[in-house]
Amino acid sequence: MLQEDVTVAIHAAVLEELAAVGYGRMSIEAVARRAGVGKTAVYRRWKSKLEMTVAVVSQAAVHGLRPPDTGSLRGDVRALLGMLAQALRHPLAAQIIPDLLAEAARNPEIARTLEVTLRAARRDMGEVVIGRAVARGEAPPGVDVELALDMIVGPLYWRLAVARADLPDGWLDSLASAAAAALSGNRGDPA
Amino acid sequence: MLQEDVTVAIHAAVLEELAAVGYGRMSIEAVARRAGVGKTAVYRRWKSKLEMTVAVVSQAAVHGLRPPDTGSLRGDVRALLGMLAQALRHPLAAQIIPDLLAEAARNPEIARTLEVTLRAARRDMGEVVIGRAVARGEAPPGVDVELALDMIVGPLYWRLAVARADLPDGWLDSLASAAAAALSGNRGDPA
DNA sequence: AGAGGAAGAGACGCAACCGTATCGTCGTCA
DNA sequence: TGACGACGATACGGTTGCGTCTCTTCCTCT
Repeated sequence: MLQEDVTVAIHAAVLEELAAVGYGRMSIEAVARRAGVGKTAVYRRWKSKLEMTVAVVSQAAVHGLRPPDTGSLRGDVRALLGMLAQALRHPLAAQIIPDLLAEAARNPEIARTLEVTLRAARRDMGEVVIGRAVARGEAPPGVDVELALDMIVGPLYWRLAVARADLPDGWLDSLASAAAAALSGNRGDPA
Repeated sequence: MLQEDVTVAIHAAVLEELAAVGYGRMSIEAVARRAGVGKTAVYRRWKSKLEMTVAVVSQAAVHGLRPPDTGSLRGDVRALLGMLAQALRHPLAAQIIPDLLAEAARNPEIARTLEVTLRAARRDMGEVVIGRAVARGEAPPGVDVELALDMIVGPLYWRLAVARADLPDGWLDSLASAAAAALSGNRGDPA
């Protein structure tokens, strides 16, 4: 019978607090204060800060993104980058994701949650896109999907979330072209 | 007249504590405890946790790495990746760097420190390497240095520090080849 | 109308940490 | 040998958060 609006307020407060002070410093009292609810309401829903965080983040991350299908490898990669860039530009996400990733290094529960909600979804998407490229003959059958994804996602994450630099005009296009080119076979000798 | 060995002990303790609990949760008391010194010794040196952290991290990061010069773009990129990979594999660094990067998003002082100690050094290195490649004729004169660095550093950081996956045999070689190839001109149309 | 349950508020004792102050100890230098 | 200064230890009052608890209010069912 927990009141929905209270739950919603707490969810929002958790994300805001997470962005403001980070997981390490976030306190349940502060969350309750920010949500305008009593501590009771929080403890009635979750047993601990960890459980609360995992639940809230899991729910917030369920986006249901769908793999793009533009008909070409480069187009798909470009669309994928666009989707990721948009997600990473959300101010809350930009603040929260690096924080949780850092925390995941010492907290298996958080690591597992992120693995499920973030990485798995993205990896599936990547496999679909690259699988189609192989079927189209745009990439060799033995192409390294892992490496390909690293080359697509890595630079974008680096620039937006780590370096916190903006994306100059054409940056996404250039990255898409470079990644698609690298995938298409000009991979040099692997030794 | 501050005793050198006490300072050294505190420095080590800060890095260990930073890795163990993160900046947000790190307390000066815990640092002193871990270093086996009194709180007095810490406060005698720095005024605050922030100042202490900035000082310790700055000093620890002064590595004096030198840009590789192997004679070829691909070789230089490969060497650069090797150096970065080695640095990111230090357990303490792997734990501390993502944490500080996340913290930097809300703390200008830390952001500035990281900018100086990490990014600037790396960017200079990148410019030297790519400048030489251009001089050698391996890359077009108008090549986008920023994008190039994003493509080299991004995937590696992503894989080691974010995804926390190991590097399969040949991964660095493949990445170096792909990045060098992308730099050499197969960049597709930028629109 | 009456019962049940979730709500906000906040007090409780406990623990950690803050930054400061005050000890007595010890090594160094003149 | 005596002054100096950094040292570890520890106590201080104050703040914050923990997780539990009680209390009253209020909404919703039946």
